[in-house]
Amino acid sequence: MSRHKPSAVPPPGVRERLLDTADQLFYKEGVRAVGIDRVLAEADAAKASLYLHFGCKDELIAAHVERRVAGARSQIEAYLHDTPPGERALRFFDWVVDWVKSPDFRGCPLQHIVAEISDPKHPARLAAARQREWLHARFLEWARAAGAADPGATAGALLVLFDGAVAASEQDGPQRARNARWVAGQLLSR
Amino acid sequence: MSRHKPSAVPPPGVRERLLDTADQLFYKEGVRAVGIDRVLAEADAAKASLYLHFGCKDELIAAHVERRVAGARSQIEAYLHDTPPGERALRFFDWVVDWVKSPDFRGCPLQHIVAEISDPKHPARLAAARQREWLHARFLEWARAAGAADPGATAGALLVLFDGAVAASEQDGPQRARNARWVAGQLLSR
DNA sequence: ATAAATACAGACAGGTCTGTCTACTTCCGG
DNA sequence: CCGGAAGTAGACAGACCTGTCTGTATTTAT
Repeated sequence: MSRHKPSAVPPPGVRERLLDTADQLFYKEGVRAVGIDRVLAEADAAKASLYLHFGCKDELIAAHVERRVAGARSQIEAYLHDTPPGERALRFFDWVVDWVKSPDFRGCPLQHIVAEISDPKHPARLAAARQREWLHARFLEWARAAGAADPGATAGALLVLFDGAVAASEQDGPQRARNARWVAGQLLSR
Repeated sequence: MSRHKPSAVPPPGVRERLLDTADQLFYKEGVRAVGIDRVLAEADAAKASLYLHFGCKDELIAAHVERRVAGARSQIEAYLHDTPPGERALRFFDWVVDWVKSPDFRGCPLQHIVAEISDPKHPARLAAARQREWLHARFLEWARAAGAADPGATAGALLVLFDGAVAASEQDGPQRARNARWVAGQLLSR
């Protein structure tokens, strides 16, 4: 299907195109601020395609969250791949420091979803909750590997620091991620 | 003006009633999820009154944020009134621990506004930014009073911990505020 | 009692939203 | 070539949204 640019690589299917576009717009402006007509116009796709691939807007929103979650997981895993387990907790905050400096950084997609969608049963909220569990499991694993005296409390603290780094960076600027990394370093060197 | 309940205390004026209602609904469900007709119906007020007292919805949203900000400031100030300056930083986190346990707790209104309204020039965003500055000034003052070696870094760290406590409590539950308080304690006892 | 201030009920306009649907087009493989 | 798969353009319905406006009702102060 050659649309506008003839290239050696076939353009993504319409589902991918819709999800890419929605993902970017939703993250940039918010899931409620962006209506489906906007997504359609910018993805250059037809309404029937959207409803064929995603049953409704809420499903598109959930797919956006799943996309963000999968992206973060693979980035984190790649970033820490060569880091010894005992050093991963602190090294994670290097990743955060990098992330908040990226040009399209606008805070935490999970925090945004929780703000915009108050119903905890919404599919996007369920996807967000699953990522919380994943993160908690990672922090617990890393706290143990780092030899923390109380891995449970340390994991909780690391989650708080992560959330705070992201939320505060969104509002005050990227230096807040360095503040968080510093605190994590103090905490983990005890 | 006796509307439905004859009482010794006159009912609030319609402006107050509208703002009370909007404040609660906006915090509970989000500023975009709640339309003005919902506010009107629950406040039992007329549309002309809303537009007389608040020029437009955006002004009502900004008034909601100002209300939340003023409420938080007065609570914090009252809570710390009898606390020696050197102990205020940590005592503040006791306030956070209490707040996240309140029945209507749903996270940080500032974080919600930042998520829902991407335009930094929006009056609600400006109100939120002013509160960030106030908070930073308080933390800096308290870090100095606590004798922190680096009050600037400590103030930044405390802001991160505050944001993290609130965001993580919203998503995981109130134990996260206790995690944050513990970290603040470690940090301030150095 | 009367006038002014305050608030009300609700129609209206125009736009936007989400989702449903039909007829048509394009591409690809047999 | 032909049929099926995938995608398109866009009309439509109904609901909801924000803001404008008019006439009416209620309360308060003189």
